[in-house]
Amino acid sequence: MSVSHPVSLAQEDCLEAVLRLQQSQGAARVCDLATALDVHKSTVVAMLKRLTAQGLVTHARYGLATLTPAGTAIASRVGAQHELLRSLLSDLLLLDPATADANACRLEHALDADAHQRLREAVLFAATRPRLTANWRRSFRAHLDNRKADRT
Amino acid sequence: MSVSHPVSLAQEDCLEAVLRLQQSQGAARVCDLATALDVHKSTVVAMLKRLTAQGLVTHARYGLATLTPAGTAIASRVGAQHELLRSLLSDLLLLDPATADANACRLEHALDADAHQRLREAVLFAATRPRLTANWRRSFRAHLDNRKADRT
DNA sequence: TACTATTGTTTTATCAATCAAACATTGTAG
DNA sequence: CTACAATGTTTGATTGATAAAACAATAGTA
Repeated sequence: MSVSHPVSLAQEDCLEAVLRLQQSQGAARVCDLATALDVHKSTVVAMLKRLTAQGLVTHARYGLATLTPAGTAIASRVGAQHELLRSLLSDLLLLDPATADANACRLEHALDADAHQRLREAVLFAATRPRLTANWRRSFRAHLDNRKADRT
Repeated sequence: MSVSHPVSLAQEDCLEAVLRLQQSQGAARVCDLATALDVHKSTVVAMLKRLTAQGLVTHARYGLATLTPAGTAIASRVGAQHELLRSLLSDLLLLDPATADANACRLEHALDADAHQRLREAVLFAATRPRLTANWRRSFRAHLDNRKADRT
């Protein structure tokens, strides 16, 4: 099982999708993964084969895909990064939910451990400073509204 | 020249490197690009061939690589995103310069036009609110120092 | 100018990601 | 239990990114 190859973006997306499906449907089927990832079923099968070889998922022919502990670790980390980035984009940049999520979805693969850790601390800390953050939001929103008004 | 294929991460990195070399050395040579991107020369040649086919660079055999207007547009956008993200990571999350830059380097490929625009507005706006941002920095830094002290 | 070091190119090969189409299996409704 | 629908797999092909090695051109220097 060739210990700890680096995991590609596509692989991270796949692991994350397996995790979400495990949580929502109890298990991850090939065709649901294909839908979630917007790729062909054959692509999913190839992907699962590679992930299985790397010890990140378990997948028997005609069976369901399940994350191993190592796979779960990666999927959880990526998912956590997604959430943190979504918060940042939403609460600080005031992006609408769909845009925040779409961007978080791509950004989530690009943080190293230090940045992840620091981002987590910042988001948690911000939650303990409601005045400061509300102040930012209020004034930044006003600034955006002004800009919009200027352009019209 | 098959109009506007989506540009891959590796391609964006290459365009960015060409731009930097054009600015610093006046021109981009294959071997400098290989060093900058940390890949083999043959990889650079293959890449330049693809970018040339897409109308993003100009590159004649044994010649220098130059960005076309379309290539310059992409390289500039990516570079701008890099800078904005670096600011955010540095000024808001208080990451050290090297870490901020390394992360910006990967994040820079993942923003859409909306997020880019909003990030730019936020960074510019923050510069007009020195009290607010200094306040964040001071209290977040104190928080980080506390955490560190707790762990020792 | 001739030699050598640097630089650039081609060729060959691999690997990951992907699709499409043909095929196999499973599961479900009659 | 049998069809048929849904699901999963295999095979074959393409494309992009990459490296290594052999080779070719350029450039700098003695």
